[in-house]
Amino acid sequence: MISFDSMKSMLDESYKHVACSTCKSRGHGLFNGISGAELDTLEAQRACNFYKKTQSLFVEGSTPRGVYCVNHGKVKVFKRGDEGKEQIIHIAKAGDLIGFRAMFSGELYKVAAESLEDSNICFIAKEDFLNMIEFNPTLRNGIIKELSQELSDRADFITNMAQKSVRERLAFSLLILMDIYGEDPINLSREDLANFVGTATETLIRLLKEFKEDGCLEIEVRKLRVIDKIKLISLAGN
Amino acid sequence: MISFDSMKSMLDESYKHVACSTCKSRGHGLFNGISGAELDTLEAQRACNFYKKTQSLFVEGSTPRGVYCVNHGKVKVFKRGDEGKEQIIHIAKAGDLIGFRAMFSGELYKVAAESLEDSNICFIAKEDFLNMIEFNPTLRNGIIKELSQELSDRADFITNMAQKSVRERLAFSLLILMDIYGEDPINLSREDLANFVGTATETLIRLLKEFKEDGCLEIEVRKLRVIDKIKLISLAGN
DNA sequence: CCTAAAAAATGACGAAAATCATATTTATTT
DNA sequence: AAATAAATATGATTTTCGTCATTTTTTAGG
Repeated sequence: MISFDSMKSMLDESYKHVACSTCKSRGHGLFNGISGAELDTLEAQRACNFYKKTQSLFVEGSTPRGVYCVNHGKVKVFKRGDEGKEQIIHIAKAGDLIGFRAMFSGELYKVAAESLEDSNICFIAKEDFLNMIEFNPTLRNGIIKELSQELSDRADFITNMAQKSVRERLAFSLLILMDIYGEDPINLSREDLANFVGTATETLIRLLKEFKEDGCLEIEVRKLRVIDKIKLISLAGN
Repeated sequence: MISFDSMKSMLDESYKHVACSTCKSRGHGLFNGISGAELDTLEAQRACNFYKKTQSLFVEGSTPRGVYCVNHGKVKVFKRGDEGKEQIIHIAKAGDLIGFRAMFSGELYKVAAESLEDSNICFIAKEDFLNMIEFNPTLRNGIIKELSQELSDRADFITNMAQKSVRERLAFSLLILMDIYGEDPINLSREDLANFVGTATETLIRLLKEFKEDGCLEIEVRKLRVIDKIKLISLAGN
């Protein structure tokens, strides 16, 4: 059965198949500096799909068959710990590529991905993607750079996890989320936010309240809006 | 001034310049499946250096000039948190390549590297290395795979940091260190081990004692030997 | 071999954050 | 619109772990 909300989204312009050539999100990501002929190839090879909120792209342990390119929406990439609690490793936004790591490692997925809101996500099959990488040095270097960048981000992430208090980590996380959500308010469940920060949901809720009382944050149920970035930066502890 | 110990190491066979063609460590790492002509190139381009214990390879914020290939010894790769406390991200052993991430990102080093024991480490200049990568598909794919693998490891690391207790993390860390040290006892200062696990040195010392009393571990000042891997695995909590 | 410095170990204590229980609000379904 | 479920919120309690102070042991240098 189709909910009113997802129905609306299907009728929404965001659901229309977007040509790669006119895809506004392309400018942000890997396929930015792509040329005419290659753009046509990409166009021909990708399949555009609609994912409604909380729909799974792939799960831990499954076989990678291709990469996902977000045209519109947000996707969480996460791993489950021993007790089943999710740790969100990354939140992908429009223009971002998901699941390319597994293309190269030859292993099964070690993480899972799920849409956080109604999203348009294109799919490029493994062989097609690997072909592009193999024969397009620009694309290839872009991928290598992307992998390197993420590696660096994760070193930061690990250091923060290990050394910062939950309060500092929340402030830091909100700053990251500001970049991801841009002009839009941060739209995450308390549980997802807790799983991104790496804390218990109850602790997160208490801290959000503190931040609100400190005048850093405006809270409307599921929408968070940072109103004092400077203060948040100082709360993040450098 | 040269200490007796480093003097000894310089005279030690481990200090001798090793040809890449006969380098025993090469089998473990990226340069494993390298062919005759390319091996000669590598041989000609690399410089072999001796680093005594606690010597720095590079520091945070400096300009990357090439990659380091460990012939013999161990190297810690770490990042400093706000209060200067080190977080060890990775410990490199013989055969491992260090500092290649920064070759691709075009940024300054975001981490630092320092030898944990007297080590032989070869150096390959940036242009030479990038050339090799550009024109050798095998090597290139090896690097991409390596980057992907590390990315996956770090997702695990983050999840562990966020969800496991210090005790579980220590058990997990010891298992990783067993792989790195192989037959040799784990040889790290309490502080380094604490900075790898992500805890206070005092807490780490107390836990080591517990593990010893539980019969998992043999402790000789700076040398740790796991004697019950099975138990350690259960302590690591899956 | 002795001395100074560094590293490791131990104890006492407090703060941070997890857990458990329960209430309240918001969404969803019928 | 009522009913059920899910998400959010709050309180009480406990556990874990970090911090600070001090002692003991080990290492390195003269």
